[in-house]
Amino acid sequence: MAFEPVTTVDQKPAAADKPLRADAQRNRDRLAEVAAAVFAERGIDASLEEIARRAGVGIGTLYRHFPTREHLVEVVYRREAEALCAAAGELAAKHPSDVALEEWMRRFVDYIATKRGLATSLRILFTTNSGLFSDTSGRVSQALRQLVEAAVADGTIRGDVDASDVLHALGGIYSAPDTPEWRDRSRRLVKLLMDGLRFGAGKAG
Amino acid sequence: MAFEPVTTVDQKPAAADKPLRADAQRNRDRLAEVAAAVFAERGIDASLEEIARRAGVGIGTLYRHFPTREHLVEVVYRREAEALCAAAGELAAKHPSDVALEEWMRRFVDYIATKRGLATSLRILFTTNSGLFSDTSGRVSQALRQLVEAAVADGTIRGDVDASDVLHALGGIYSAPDTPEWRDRSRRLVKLLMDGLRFGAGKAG
DNA sequence: CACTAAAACGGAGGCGCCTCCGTTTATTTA
DNA sequence: TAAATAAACGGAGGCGCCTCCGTTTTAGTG
Repeated sequence: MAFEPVTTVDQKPAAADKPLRADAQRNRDRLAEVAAAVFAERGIDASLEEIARRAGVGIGTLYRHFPTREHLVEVVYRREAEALCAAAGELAAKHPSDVALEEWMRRFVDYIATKRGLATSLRILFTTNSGLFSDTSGRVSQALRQLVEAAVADGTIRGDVDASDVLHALGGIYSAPDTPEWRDRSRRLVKLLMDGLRFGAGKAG
Repeated sequence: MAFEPVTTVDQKPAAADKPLRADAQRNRDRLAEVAAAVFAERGIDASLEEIARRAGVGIGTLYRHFPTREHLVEVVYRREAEALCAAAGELAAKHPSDVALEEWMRRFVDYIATKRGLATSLRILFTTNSGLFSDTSGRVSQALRQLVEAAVADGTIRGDVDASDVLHALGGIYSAPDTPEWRDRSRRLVKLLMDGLRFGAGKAG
């Protein structure tokens, strides 16, 4: 009984994605950007034809770049996660480190909110493409770690906590049931958490 | 801060489903039956309009009975599970108990095969409607238990095993990867298992 | 039966999905 | 810069989804 190679899912065939032609790259970026806006506005079932229309390209172009709705959702989600991670560095440069942390957590709430909107599609994507989840959640918690450590280091938040503690506290935001009050409740949680973190700042390191 | 009752999913509102009108019941049954055939033949994305057409009803009728594709999938799946459970009793009446068990396991393989076809939809249904999974898997293993116990009792299979052992052995069928050879492999597993069960039958009870 | 209200039917119509292929554009070559 | 060609564009067209509402059927009632 011979073992034939079971047809495997063709994960990016390592063939380094050759650079797109200039116009193609432009359209691709624009589509992802518009898709994020339209999904946020109309929900995950938004018309793909509307997205193409608003991006100023033909429907054929959308489908060439994103063969299925899920491809598009994945790209939107990845961009969202990257933007959140990138924001950590920018906020740290522009604000006192405790303020940077607070603002970042506020954005984290918004990020989770969009994720909820995409819930069903993401669930499918996560079981299909398990790298997606571990990639992004790893990078997001890395961004948080950076902010927490900076704030602890310069004494704007107390020194007896670490990033894992904060992540743990944010877990409630992630897993809370999806009620209408969810977003406000989450924002209050962030404020509470920050008050707790600032209390006794500058004591032990 | 008052706790308002969070809007809950309206699981069958206990309002005992009043009996349908005769024509409605007929159409509903026919639709479920045809849907099972069409899903098996064309896959989970089969056209609902084709199902209505083949059932000899209008598309509106299909949608009145099954407002979404998932409703239809759920009903098909439940019927399949019920048929499998019902078969246990019939086979037991018609065949020696070891043969009944063997034939039932063969049908179990077929049942799992259709489940695989419906995989994505079922995954969504299972996370949405968690009762569905526990209901059916409980009843299916109950049916198996009945067959195994009968066969042990009259000595056509060995007495030092119980239904849980057999269920455990069948677990491989359930969780094996979905290769082209899956079905044949599963059938061989059933035969092997039966050989093992028959070996030394009638010794200890 | 004849009549009626409630229930169910069914398909037209509007919209979105997705493919296919003729047209346009960016890039390379001479 | 002009010609050649590979790449990308875009929208028409065919099909499926789903709602809406006029028509038909059933199950009571006198």
